[in-house]
Amino acid sequence: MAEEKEKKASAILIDVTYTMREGKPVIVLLMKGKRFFRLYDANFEPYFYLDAPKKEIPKIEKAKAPHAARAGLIPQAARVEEEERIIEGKTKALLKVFCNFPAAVPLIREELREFGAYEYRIQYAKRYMMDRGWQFFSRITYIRKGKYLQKILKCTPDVPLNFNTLAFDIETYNPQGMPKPKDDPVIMVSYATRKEAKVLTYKKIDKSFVETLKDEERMISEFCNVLKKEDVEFLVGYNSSVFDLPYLGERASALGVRLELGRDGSSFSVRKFAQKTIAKIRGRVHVDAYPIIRFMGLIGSLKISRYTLENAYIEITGKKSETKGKVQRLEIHKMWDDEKQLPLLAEYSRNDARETLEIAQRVLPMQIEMSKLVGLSLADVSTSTAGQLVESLLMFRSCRQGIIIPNKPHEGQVKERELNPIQGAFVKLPKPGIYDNMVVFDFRGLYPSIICSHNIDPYTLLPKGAGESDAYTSPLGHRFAKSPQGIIPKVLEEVVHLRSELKGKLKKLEPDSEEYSAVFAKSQALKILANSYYGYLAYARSRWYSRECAESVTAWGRHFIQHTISEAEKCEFEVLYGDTDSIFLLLGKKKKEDALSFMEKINKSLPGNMELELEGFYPRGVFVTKKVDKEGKGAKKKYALIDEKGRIKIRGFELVRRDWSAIAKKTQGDVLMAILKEGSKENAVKIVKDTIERLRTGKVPLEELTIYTQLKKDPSNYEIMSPELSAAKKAIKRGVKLEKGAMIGYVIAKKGASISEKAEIAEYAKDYDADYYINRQILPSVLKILAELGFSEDDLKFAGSQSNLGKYF
DNA sequence: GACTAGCGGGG
DNA sequence: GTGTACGCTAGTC
Repeated sequence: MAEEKEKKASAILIDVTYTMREGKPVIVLLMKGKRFFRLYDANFEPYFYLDAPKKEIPKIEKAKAPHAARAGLIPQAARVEEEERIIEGKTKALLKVFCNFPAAVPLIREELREFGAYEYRIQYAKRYMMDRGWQFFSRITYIRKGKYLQKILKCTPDVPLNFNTLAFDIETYNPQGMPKPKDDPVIMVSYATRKEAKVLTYKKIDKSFVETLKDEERMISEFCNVLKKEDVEFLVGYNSSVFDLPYLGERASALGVRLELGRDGSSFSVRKFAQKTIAKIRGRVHVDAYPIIRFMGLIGSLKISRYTLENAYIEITGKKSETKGKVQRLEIHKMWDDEKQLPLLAEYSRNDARETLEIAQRVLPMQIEMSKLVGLSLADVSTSTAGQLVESLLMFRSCRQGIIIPNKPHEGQVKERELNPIQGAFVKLPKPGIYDNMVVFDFRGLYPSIICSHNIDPYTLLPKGAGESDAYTSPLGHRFAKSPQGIIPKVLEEVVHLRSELKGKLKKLEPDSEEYSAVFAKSQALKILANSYYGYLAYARSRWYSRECAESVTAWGRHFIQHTISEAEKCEFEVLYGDTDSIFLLLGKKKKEDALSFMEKINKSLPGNMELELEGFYPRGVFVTKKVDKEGKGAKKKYALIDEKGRIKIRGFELVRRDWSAIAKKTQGDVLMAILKEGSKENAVKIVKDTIERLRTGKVPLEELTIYTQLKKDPSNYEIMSPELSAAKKAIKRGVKLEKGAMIGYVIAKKGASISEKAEIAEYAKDYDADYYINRQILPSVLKILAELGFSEDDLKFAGSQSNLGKYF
């Protein structure tokens, strides 16, 4: 082969992975030029740091290497260099041990256990990014030889880019509730881009946006063609990592058709962990919008009451969903079988793809800014927790400053940390009850300010009994050296500073301009980061975990929130509830403007970047406290609010799960609504009593009593009997086929001793156990709300004892 | 009280 | 993949 010439080039960096070629690791860079392409870098060696004198490094003859052995690789420490790094504030000479492939690093480290070791559990691609000092979505200028990177010239931040984005959604034939890919076909694949939104299917439907293929196989293949033809860069779905892609994958293999989603004709890969599933497609960026929305909802960046596609769309965009209420999910298979309903089903499908695209367009700018800031790829950012974002940023900065990255804790340490939770946040418990007209303020810049202004960092923390020195002493007595500045306050200060600069910039920009959106997205990302530092210090798996730091933060925090509460009281607001970083004030006779001017007044008096922010106005709310221990310490937050748009915000009530019967969910919802919309306890109680009466007299249909639970394992593999397992086993005896993954819809019937014994698959159940539904479904769900509003179980249960209730009304 | 198991989203 | 990550609740043993 002729020697390739060196050429100068530049492109945008999108993602980094690695592959093995001839026993050596090669970094694979996903780049965007005119199109996406791959660029390879063979000039990067895996390594870790060893705290050992140079001469004593033993020669590694062989290391246990189960994975590597399969590939015929022998882990080797290729060479060793001496390098100075900063550990706990002091410069130290360490050995940099280079290994022949990435997976060899932890293996070789294991062989050298007698020495201290660092940075031996850092993903190779991340190591690469850190050492290069690159950012994603930046322009890399380089010299290449063929597809190989020869020399790096520079990395410069790039202007915003438009990516070829396609959102997709599938519909499946679902005669038994959740479809089973083994039996139930995909009936439609819809997609939406900036230009068009289409539905692929294999039945004739008289709609211009429908393309009818010959069969399911060809429909799936056509979808792959569309990705190729459209040169899709970002492929977006909603819960697509868990549902759509795996489903398409299983159908494709059942049908014997190739699912060529990747740019190289490959399919996709899924990695599953505890609660996280990530699907990757080679040569494109697959983004599942669901975890993003969930994340933003949980941290309060978005106000979302339920995370269904339709609900998320409505609440994020403020628009109506075009097909809302027109299609019942359980009826989809019937619509497919009914010619007259096919057009509506196609519209529904197209609409789902459109809504997914719109949601993505709203949240991706922030995700991209986050990716640039913390050094994780877009796909990684979209599935990360707040702690992982902060950790990634700290790792990059630590590396850049020559500071050793602290090791991840061992499982034992994690357990110990979890058993010993951080205490100290201030909670002013509300008097349980129903309240009108509240204003809620969040105090979220509080903790970042505290961390920065007291130099709180695991490595500025002075040991107990250390001599006199210039230090900040927390209310708990922990002392933090005033200098040098710790890496955590240093990086956090940069984040906070940059954000306040951007906020200034935003004020001067046109709110509808493209620049405004870009700056806003970045400012949003910075805000999330700043607010995540405290949680990161207190997070058991954190590399920078410090109990002393975390509890010092909360201790100082109490001071400021208590100050704010007393100021509010001075201004004659009644402070209903305060927890950690938020306060709930009753407006009473005061106006909204009074609340806002109170906020401004407080903000003027706060040091640094501390800021009280308006979370919202709420016409009504219900508060319940559930004491966790005798002293009322650790009382759980339980409240429900209704905002001015009629949206409900619930904390701690857990309404919407399929493992509660419909009647329990409905009754709890009705009770909450009676309280929030009408402010009426009487109606709430009446709803409960009526429901109990209906249950007692056997008037409730079994559909409302069915509880759905999935069997995550094969029925024979369980250690413990549960109602769903017992119901499933009885059905299996009758010849029903139920295996791993089956959704069990069961009813608690009369016959049997334990709950499990009473459980019957809904279609075989002849009666129901009213006591179970009253005592284990209705009462617990509504008592969560009504118990501390002055009602006891008996008040709700005994319809005949009305006289007892007189005292409450 | 310790332990097991499932929820979320998707149809 | 330089692995094994949530936070909570109900029911069983």
